[in-house]
Amino acid sequence: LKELTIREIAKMAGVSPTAVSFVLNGKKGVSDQTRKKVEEIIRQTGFKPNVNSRRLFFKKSFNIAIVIKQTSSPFNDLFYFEITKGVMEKSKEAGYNVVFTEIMPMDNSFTLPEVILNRDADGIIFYQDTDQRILSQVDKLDIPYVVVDAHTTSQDFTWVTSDWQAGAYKATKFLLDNGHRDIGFIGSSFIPDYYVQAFTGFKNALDEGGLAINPAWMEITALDEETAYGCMERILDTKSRPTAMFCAGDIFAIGAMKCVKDRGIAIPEDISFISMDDILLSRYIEPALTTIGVDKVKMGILAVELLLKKMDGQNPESILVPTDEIVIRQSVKVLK
Amino acid sequence: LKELTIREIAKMAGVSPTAVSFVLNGKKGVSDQTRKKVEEIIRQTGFKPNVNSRRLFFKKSFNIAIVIKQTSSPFNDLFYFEITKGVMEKSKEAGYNVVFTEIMPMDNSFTLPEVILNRDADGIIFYQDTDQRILSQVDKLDIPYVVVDAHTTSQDFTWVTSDWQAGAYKATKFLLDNGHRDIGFIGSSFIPDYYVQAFTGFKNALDEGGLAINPAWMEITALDEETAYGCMERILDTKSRPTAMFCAGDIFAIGAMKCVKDRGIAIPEDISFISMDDILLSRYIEPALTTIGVDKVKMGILAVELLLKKMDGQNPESILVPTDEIVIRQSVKVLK
DNA sequence: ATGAAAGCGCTAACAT
DNA sequence: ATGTTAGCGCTTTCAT
Repeated sequence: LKELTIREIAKMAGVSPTAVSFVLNGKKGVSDQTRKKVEEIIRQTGFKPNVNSRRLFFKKSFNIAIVIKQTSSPFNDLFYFEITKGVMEKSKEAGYNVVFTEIMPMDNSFTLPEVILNRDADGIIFYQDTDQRILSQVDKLDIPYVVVDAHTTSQDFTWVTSDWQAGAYKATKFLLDNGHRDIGFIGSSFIPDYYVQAFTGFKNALDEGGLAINPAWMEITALDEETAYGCMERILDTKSRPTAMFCAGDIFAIGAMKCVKDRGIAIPEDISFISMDDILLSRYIEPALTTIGVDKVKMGILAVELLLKKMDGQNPESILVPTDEIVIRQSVKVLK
Repeated sequence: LKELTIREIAKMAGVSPTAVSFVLNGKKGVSDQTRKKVEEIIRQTGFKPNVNSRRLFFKKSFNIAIVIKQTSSPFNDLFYFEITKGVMEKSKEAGYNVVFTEIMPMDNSFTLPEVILNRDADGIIFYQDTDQRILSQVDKLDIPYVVVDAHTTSQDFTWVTSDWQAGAYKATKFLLDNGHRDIGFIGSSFIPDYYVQAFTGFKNALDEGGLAINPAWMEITALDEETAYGCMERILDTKSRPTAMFCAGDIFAIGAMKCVKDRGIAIPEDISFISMDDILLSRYIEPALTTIGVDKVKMGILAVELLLKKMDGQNPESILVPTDEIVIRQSVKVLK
C-alpha cells in the first residue's frame, strides 16, 4: 500500500488538487460530474487526507486532553473510567481524539502535561478538583477547559458536578420514609464544599420531618474507609445508638459498616446504612449497600458538550447533574 | 500571549531559523555562543516548536493508540485502567501521546477507530483478545501493534500476557501445602487457551502431590459470576464435598462463594477458596479472597517497550509476565 | 559556522 | 467551474 496524497488523487481523476480538496470538505465550486468522479476514486483507493497537514493549516490539533491525578484511588479510577466512556463517545462524534494524561499534584511543581504545553489539545477536561495554580497556567495558555466532578465549584471556571445536596436529601428522606427517627451522619469536612452540600441535604430532610440533629451522632472527619471506621466507633461509644446512618460516600459506609459488624451489631436489623456514589463495590459487600447513583457516562457527555461550546468561544453555564434515584439494596431496614 | 514561531525566535536572537532548529534538536553546526544566545531566548519566551509542523515533516504522529472494547465489564475496566497507567508512564518517557479509542465488536462491521484509519498513530496497543479481522486490517495499514492480556496467544502477533499457568500451579500448590487433598476446579472452556493454562497449572500441582482429579468436582462452563454460581451448585450436589476450590478467576470465586454461603456452608471452615486475578473486589468480599496477583502497571510498561521495538522495525519476542506471589487473605483454611 | 531555499500535504485566495 | 499558487511552521540539504 503506497502513500496517497491529494495530488495523486487529483491526477487519477484528471482534475486539480483544489477540486479534490473541495470534494473532501463538501464545499461547492465543483461540477456534479467531477464531484462524482473524485468521490469514486476516493472510495476505490480508500484515500484519507493527511491529518497533520490539516492540523498545520487550521492551527488546530483536533485533540481533547483528559487530565487525571496520578494519586487517584482505584475507586475514583473506576468512576472516571465511566466518565471517560461518555467523553470518548461525544468527542468521537465531534471529530476529536481523546488524549489521556496525568499530573502529579504531589511534587509542588504542578507541571502540565506535554500535550498541553505543546498546545497539542484544543480543549481540556480535568477530572476532580484541580489546583488553582494548574488552572491559572492553562488560563495563560488560553486553552478552554472544563472540570468534571469538582467538589469545590466556583464561578471562575466551568464545571460539571453531581448534585450531591439533592442526593443527600433523597437518601435521608428515604430513611425517614422507612420509619427511622434516630439518624447519624458521617461526612468529611476535609472537602468543605462537598461536606456542606451533603450536610445541607441531610439537614433539610431532617428539618422537613421535624427532627433535630443529634450532635453525638455527627462525625465529619472521614477521609477514607479507615477513618470512617473510626468515626463509627465514636458513634457507637455514645450512650444511645442510632437506628440508621447516612454516609456521604459509599466508601465511608463500607468502613463504618465494617466497624459495626466487628462489634457484632447486625446490619440492617440493628443499624441501617445508606450513602451516595453507587461504586461497583456497593453491590458486593454484605449486606449490599443502598445508595444514590449518578449517570457517569452522561457526565462525560455533558463535559464535552460544555467544552465544545467553550472552544467555540461561548461561555456556557456550568452544570449540576441530577443525582439518580435510590438504588435500593439490603442495607436499610423498614421500621414499623 | 502571541504565537511564537521559530522564525521569530531567530529574529530575536539575530540568527537564522536553521540555527534555532539545530539548537532545539541538539544538533551540531552552531557555535557555542549562538547556542547560548538562542537557548536564553527560548527560555525567556517559553517557546515550544509547533508539533504539527514536526509531525508533517517527519510523517510521524507521535501518538500511541489504545484500543479497548466497548463491551468490556467494569472488572476488566479496572484491570485495564491500571495497565493504562503503565502505558502512559512509558509512552510519556518515550515522547508519545496516548490516544484512547474504543471498538464495538458487537456489530459485525469491525470498523477501526478513526485515529487508526487516519494513520494518526505510530503504534497501537489492543487490550484483551482481538478479532483476527481487526488485526488483519491493521496489518494492511502496516501499523505496528501489541496485544495486552490476550488469552489466546499466537505466533502471528506480539503479545504481553500473564503467566496464568504458573499462577494456577502456585494457587493449587498453596492449597496442598495447607493440607487440602479434596480440591475442585471451576474454569471456563469458553476461553480455550486460558482454560488450558489454568487447568494445566492445576493438574501439574495435583500430579506433583500424587493426587488424582475428581471429575465430579470439575466444572468448566463458568463465564461470569452467575454461571460460576451454577457450577458450584452442581459440585455441591455431588455425593462428597471438596475441602477446597480452585477458581480460574476472582469473579468465578465470588459467584461460587455466594452459592456456598447461600447454602449455609461456612467459608473457609467447610470449604476453602483460592483464585487468580486479584481484582479490587477480592479484598472486600467476605471472607476476603486469597488469590494470585499480577503487576498490571508493569504489563503496560512492557507493552509499550515491545511496541517501541516494533516501531523501530525490530521483531521482539512476546512476553509472558510472571504472576506475583499469593495474596493471602481469609478464604483458605489450614488443615491439620 | 551560517543562512537561503525547498518541501512535508493540505487549504483557500486568486486568477482564468 | 477549474487550475495555479502561496503559505501553515518546521527540518534539512546545499551553498557560502
